[in-house]
Amino acid sequence: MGRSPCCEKAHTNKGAWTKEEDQKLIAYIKVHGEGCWRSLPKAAGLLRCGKSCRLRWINYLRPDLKRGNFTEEEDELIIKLHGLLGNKWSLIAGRLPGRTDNEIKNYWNTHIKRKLLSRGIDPQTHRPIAAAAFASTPAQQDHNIVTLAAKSSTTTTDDTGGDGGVGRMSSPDGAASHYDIDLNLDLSISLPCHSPRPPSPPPPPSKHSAASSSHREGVCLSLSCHLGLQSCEACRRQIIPNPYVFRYIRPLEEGQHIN
DNA sequence: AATCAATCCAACCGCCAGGGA
DNA sequence: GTCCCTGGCGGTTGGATTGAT
Repeated sequence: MGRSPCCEKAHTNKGAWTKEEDQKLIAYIKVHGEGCWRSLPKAAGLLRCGKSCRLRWINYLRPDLKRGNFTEEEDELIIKLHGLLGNKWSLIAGRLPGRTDNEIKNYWNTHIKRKLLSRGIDPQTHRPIAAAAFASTPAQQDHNIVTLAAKSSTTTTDDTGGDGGVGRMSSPDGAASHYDIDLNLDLSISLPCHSPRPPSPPPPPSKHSAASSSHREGVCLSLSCHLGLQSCEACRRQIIPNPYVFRYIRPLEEGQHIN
């Protein structure tokens, strides 16, 4: 017995949404809120599958969406978050208010990938491309990355309109990344919001993603925590102070010891 | 002006995880 | 413990738009 389809496809529209459909969806959600997506289309008088409605709402119709181009700060934040999280677009989107995972994913694939490549950085590993080519062991790779990073810091690169080369990835405060060798395991990232955040009302409670809960609570990115192997000190003590800050604890390399 | 190529992005698809029966 | 349903996620597709020739 095969998996039942999410909806009756024979009687649903596909493709681009019309203005009328948008209006129906908006009107329905305004009155009833986001609810059961499966039953929503019928209730709202739409010939769409629930999934399609959900996607349309989340990616396009939601009133809190930010429109327009990504800022340079958002660019850099996405790059850093991707370095930490990989292709976890919903988590990344959770750190960028008003942006959707789909939008970020598209932006990554069309703009940022190219931007990183032009910097000589592998968009998947966030490591200098050359390093991967001539290193054979992880230890060698690390060594080579260090060498490259050191070189780049003394060699001016201006390939992307002056916004930097490999060395740019090292944050000024010495936060750890793949791009520098300091083993500072405490990496905090947040939007460059300069004023102290008001005790702002958290975003409307949406069950839309786990990321939404990270607006309210810090997210521990410790690998062991993530895998459920153990909870890290920060988690145990609940000392993630700023709800808009990630705490990333990089796993130890093989043979590496805590001092 | 016409054609082709490249790029963008909204939407779809399949899979997975969580929760309830 | 198992099955099923639903929501959510990431990858991919294809139509629309823009740029180059």
